[in-house]
Amino acid sequence: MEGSGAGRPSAGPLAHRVPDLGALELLLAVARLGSLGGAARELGITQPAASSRIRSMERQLGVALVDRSPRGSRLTDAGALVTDWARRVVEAAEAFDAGAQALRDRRDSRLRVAASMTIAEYLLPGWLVALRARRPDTAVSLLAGNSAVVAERLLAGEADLGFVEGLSVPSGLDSVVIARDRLIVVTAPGHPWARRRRSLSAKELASTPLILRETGSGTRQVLDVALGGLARPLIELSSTTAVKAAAVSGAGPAVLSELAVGEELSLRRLVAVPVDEVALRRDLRAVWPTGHRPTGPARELLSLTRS
Amino acid sequence: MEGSGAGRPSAGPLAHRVPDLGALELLLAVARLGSLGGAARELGITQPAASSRIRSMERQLGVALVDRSPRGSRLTDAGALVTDWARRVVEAAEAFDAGAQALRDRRDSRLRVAASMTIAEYLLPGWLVALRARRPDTAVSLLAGNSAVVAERLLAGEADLGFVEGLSVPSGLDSVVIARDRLIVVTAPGHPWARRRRSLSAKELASTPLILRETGSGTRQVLDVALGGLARPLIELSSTTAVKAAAVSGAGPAVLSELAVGEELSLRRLVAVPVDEVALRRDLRAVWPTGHRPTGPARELLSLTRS
DNA sequence: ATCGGGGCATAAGCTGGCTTTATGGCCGAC
DNA sequence: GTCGGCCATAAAGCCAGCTTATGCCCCGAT
Repeated sequence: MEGSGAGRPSAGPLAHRVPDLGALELLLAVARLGSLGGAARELGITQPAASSRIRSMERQLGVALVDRSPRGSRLTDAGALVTDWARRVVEAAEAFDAGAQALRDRRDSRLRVAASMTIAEYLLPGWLVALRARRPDTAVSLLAGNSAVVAERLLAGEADLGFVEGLSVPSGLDSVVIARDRLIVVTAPGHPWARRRRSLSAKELASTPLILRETGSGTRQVLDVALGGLARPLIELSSTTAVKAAAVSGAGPAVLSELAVGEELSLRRLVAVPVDEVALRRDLRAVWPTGHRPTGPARELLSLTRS
Repeated sequence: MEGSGAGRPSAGPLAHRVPDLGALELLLAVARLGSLGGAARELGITQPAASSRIRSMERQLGVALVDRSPRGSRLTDAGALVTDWARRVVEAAEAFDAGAQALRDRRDSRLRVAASMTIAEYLLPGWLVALRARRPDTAVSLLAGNSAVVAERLLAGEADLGFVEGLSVPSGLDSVVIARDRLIVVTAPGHPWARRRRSLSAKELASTPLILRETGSGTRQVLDVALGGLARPLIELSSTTAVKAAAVSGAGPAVLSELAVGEELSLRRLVAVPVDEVALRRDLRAVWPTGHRPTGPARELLSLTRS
């Protein structure tokens, strides 16, 4: 898998070639404050520690990142670029942290959220980061499961706000649509369909073996309904990630939520195939027990999600 | 652990609450291979090291991530979710690595790229990751600068392929449009314009003090031309990031590339203000010396960028 | 039944990297 | 000229994570 040939530009685990999160965070602080010492204070370490850490990062990357002067430090041009890239890593780490923190099951949480997988995977961490920015003291707990589980928790009073992606709203719940998701057909760039300009008809789609999620998953459900229960599996896999991987490797066409393939499409690891106006849209909804409109933190979170 | 006060959900540097990149990478390998030992082998560490690392990650997050069995390890439900979030962090780190590696100025690189800031910041790392996947042995070097610098390097034979975002193509260069960028007006959600439904006219825009990049930057140039040289600065800042930060903090309306504010918009830290059909579009172009069509690695990279 | 192999956990010892404390030099402001 | 902010260097301590060395479990093949 990883080139063992001649002038290998990269080798070994990523962690050995990328500064750790602490160093990246420090770099962002330096960029923001214009001083190594200041950044050190903000992160609760000493100035020599910051100095040494930045220096070793520069050694690792082989590029000077900051211009030191007796009056402060400013980023070099390369440093500014690196800092921007670093910011993305740190933002992803923040989303990770927000999600992980919520996963830890804390009974005393002020806001208990139950969400379907797709939403928990792709949208919720971002919302949690935003929520944390506005209400830093709100402890959030997260439970991920299918629509039935979400409904059950809400009705049992064990969750304050839910998010589902099904076609219908479980009974006993009020809801509001917060976004629309579309299922799209994708293939590896080499597949014949990748060059297709004419839309696929529902019939063609139904008669071609596809890489699919297992029966019962939200995604599969929507597709089966749209095609009249006729979707033909080439392989059935139990996670979105596995489906993506199979599609990328060229195993065949796959049907996936557009939320799941943004990156793959923009890097052309996958290509979207145009499809007739089959009803492959589904609503993403926030849900709560009928009558109990969200209040407090739940209302706050809800307001972050109206897209 | 460190919580001292009330229910503060988070405190201290991110790095103390998020597993390091090595651990996340390990988790992805476990997910992919279904075995701790297998993942350990792939990353070049011993099985006990992997075991201990996963275990300490579980302690840190307070969640069981893998189900161990004498026949292998599978992710728990929570583990699958965490793994998906981890994948995003690792992907950002890969982009960082690809960019950083290219920044290191290596004369012997097979592919020397010169790019304008916006492109180098937001698009190039992704392309480099994709390129690395297809041509692992291609060493790439990157120089970031404005259009003039890019042109100069290309014409001097010191770069093989360039990317610029100006309104015009520097003379002596051939080009192809690879994407379109749009400048958009954004404000903090609290600003009166955030609730506006009617488009702003060019005149209104020109008569309102805005948070802007400094005169001479590509972004500012486009805006000045679109408004007839009349843009009125409220503050002038020297980096996109600084402009964003000012806008988020509510200092006023800002004008930025849509590439720069995707995240901020989707999390509602910023709101886009509709604008009349002012010519705020600009082409992003790949450029090369007239007559010298890109070949080899340059051609390969170029083919990744046609969006 | 038994043996071999794959897989995981635990124990003990080592090492390297990051920190801290302690100084010293540089520069501008008062 | 002296004070204060900022950075670098040196020396010493600490901890995380790695490795080596075992042991147990389960399954399938002989």
